[in-house]
Amino acid sequence: MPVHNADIAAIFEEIADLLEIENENPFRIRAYRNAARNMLELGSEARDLVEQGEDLTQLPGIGKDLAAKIIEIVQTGRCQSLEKLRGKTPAGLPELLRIPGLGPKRVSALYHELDIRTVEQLMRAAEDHRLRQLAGFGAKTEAHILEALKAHVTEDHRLKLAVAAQYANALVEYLKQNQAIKDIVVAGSFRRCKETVGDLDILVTAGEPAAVMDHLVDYDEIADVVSKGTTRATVVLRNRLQVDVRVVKPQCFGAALHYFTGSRAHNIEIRRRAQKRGLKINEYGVFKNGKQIAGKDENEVFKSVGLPWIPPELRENRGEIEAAEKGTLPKLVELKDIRGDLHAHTKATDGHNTIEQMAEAAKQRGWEYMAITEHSKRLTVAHGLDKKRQLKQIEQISQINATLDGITVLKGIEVDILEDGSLDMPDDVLAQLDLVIGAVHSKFNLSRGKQTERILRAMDQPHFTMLAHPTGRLLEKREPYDVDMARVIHQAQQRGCFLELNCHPERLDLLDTYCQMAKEQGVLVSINSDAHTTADFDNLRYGIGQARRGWLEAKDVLNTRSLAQLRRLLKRTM
DNA sequence: GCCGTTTTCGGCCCGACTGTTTTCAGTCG
Repeated sequence: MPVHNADIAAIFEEIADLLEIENENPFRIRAYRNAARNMLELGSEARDLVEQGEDLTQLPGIGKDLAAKIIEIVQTGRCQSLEKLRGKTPAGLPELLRIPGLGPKRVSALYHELDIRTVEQLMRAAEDHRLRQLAGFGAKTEAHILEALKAHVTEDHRLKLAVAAQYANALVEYLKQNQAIKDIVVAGSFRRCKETVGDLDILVTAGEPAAVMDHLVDYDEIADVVSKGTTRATVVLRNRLQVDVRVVKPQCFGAALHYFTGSRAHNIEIRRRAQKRGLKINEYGVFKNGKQIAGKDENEVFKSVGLPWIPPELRENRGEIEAAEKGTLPKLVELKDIRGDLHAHTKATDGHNTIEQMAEAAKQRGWEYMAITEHSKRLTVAHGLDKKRQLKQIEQISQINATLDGITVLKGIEVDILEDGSLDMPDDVLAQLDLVIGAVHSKFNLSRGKQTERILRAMDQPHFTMLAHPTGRLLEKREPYDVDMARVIHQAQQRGCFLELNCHPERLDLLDTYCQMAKEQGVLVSINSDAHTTADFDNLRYGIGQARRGWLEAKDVLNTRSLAQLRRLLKRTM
């Protein structure tokens, strides 16, 4: 089995967990966690770097020791120091760390004092009231652990960004009713436009913080108040979404906004920078010798450490601080840069509106063009078009275009890529279309080699324009199929094809890291709604968020082009 | 275990809330 970066990251995380339970040096533990994160976010596979004899210590957070461990893992699939640690500490303990309220100290106490090694044993001990006997544990702690255990067994739960947005907006509207509130922003991963969010961080400025806290806990949708102080509260909504609300003074707003937007890795790096300059940054501001010198807005905070403002979507410590330093931050694409949408369905297949209605909705959004791209016949559940129906639709679009003003409907197709890489529509029909989007809708379980070959072969077809939802993942539902995206992106570059960033909230596929890879290779990404109704065009905003997380600028995006430019680019692939 | 414009040793981000303490440890974000 080839070793992937995720495997290496998992090993480093497990080492960190075990060291933590062993009460090891916290900075050593952090080094392992940093390394794990860096492995996940590495553009290329570590095993390739090892094969090419690259110097791994050049990677961020990787020194001599960890470089040796990476090589060992790549070459043997194993890690001796991990195995040694496992010999000392039972395998179930790291899982106990995942339970809210349990950290290394408590897990260690549970193990050493009560010989608890598994979630099941912990559950029994809590039910038998044996936990409260331990020093530092009481009846309340025991009850909290029991409750957390019950939740832990049933699920692990993040919400898709679009779903979280509904709850966030409703809660913000409710909070705003309180007169004490001046500013209110949903920060955290929500503001960074992560595809899923685990909780909501809501930041508020208000004259009377306590009044805001009281108002919050009166919200109808709250199932549980986890904690409530004068400036900070944690509640759980009925849908089990956790919400943290924090109140700060207006002169702290920028510092708090920066702090609560994260990511944690980004914040740590910024604070480290501040420290070097003799400054201290916390959520209340930037301080020099105990005196606040900045913090009213985010600009000030960045300025204090010698940087321009960095857009939230980039704040992952994936090179944005270095880019800011060098003045090479991208000018990220915005919704208003989009000139049209290139992936939409109508009633002819599984959509709900007519061509005319879709065109009208596109025009209302100020677009210059939109493409109708129905499924092909292989996708029977969607009533995909065969040759005859496709030709009829081509004719129909020509007629509609003749009547339209201010918007052009492009003729396209979302054609199935069959198992052998051929397309589910004859070439002579594809030749009459403005664009051909190829999509994998079947045989998700092919081996990496076969799946990759299948897609590369499809991209070789003379009329192929664009690869739809390139990894096929459905958030929280279906893993991406196993495909070598580096080769797919390279092929797109060679063939002059494009990659879709599908904006359906469940897909958001191309992933942000692949957007970055595409950009680096000069492959244009098309930010497409995959609309099945006119309202679906609004999903574009989530795709824009994802594209921004992938460092894309307007020039990196196909559908920021004018119709004339777009037509030229589409022809290039023919 | 990593790292370097206080560089090869001695640092490593920082504060709120809870529970079990009688002054603070543990956890979380």
